[in-house]
Amino acid sequence: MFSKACEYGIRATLYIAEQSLNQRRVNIREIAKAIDSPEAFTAKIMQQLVKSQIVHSVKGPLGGFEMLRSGSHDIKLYQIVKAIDGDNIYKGCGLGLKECNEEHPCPVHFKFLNIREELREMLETTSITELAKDLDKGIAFLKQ
Amino acid sequence: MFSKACEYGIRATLYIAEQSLNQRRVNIREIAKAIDSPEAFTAKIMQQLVKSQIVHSVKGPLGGFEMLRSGSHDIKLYQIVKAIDGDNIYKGCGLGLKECNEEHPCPVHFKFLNIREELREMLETTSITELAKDLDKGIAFLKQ
DNA sequence: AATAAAAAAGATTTTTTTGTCTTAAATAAA
DNA sequence: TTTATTTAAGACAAAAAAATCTTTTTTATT
Ligand code: FES
Ligand code: FES
Repeated sequence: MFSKACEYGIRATLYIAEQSLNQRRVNIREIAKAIDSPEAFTAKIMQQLVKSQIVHSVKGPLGGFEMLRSGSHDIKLYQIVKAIDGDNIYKGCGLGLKECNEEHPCPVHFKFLNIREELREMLETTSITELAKDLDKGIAFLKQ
Repeated sequence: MFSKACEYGIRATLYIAEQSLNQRRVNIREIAKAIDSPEAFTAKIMQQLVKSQIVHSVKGPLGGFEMLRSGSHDIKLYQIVKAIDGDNIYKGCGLGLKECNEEHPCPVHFKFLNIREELREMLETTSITELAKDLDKGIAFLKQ
């Protein structure tokens, strides 16, 4: 469904969000350990997430990653997926035609419509903070 | 969502199914042209589909691919996806955890549940013949 | 000012996916 | 029986994705 990069990106963001609930800044080593991902690769993905302003980073000793939530500013799952994988999941044709077009539909177009719409809706409405709270409560997990 | 191989596989199968409605056997050159896919790569995918008994092939002059539908035998979208991409889309964890487990859920597990269930349901119930008929009627297309 | 710890940037490697090419096997028709 | 046409099989190549390594930049602490 998502690329490995996107999976790690979501998991990393969720871990940072969870730690930020308690004002904890975390470094890449800790993140990779917490989400069981390759450290250097995860670091690369973090660069994208910082550029996309999904997480905030601080260099130097005591530095690391954090999420500054200024009240209204609430990141949605959608933004991470879009930043890393682009919006092909909702916009692209399920059978790989050059464009998904209502007027020139592929055979599964109308079968996929609902599902893709629900997926988009879910990603657009699910907030990172909401999910991070489940982690904090210990009812959801970021690794096996 | 699906791999390129799977997308080509579905499109190729649908084209064969459409032509089989009129008892036409088609060769790989014609298939690749009809679905706008790389011929040699598509040929490789056809080998998988033949091995999985989704389509039938005949060698030699006048040979090609066809679908023998013996009444009850009705291929579902699901079977093609499973043969090429495996069943990770329904069974695997959306965030890439080693296994998707109700008792040890990732933060998006219950958000994904409905969507994945609907996707599985759709793929399991949608028949190739049904889609091929839309192609035949000219209300669906396999290339731009 | 020197050191150490962290992220950023960029080059490089490995693995997987996508795609091609060549040869072999099957078979219909001349 | 030879030839032509087709799929099958397997080796190979290119591109993309995943992952690593090295160097640079920033910054807190000593
Ligand atoms: S045209 Fe294929 S999903 Fe819309
Ligand atoms: S555990 Fe992640 S989707 Fe079920």
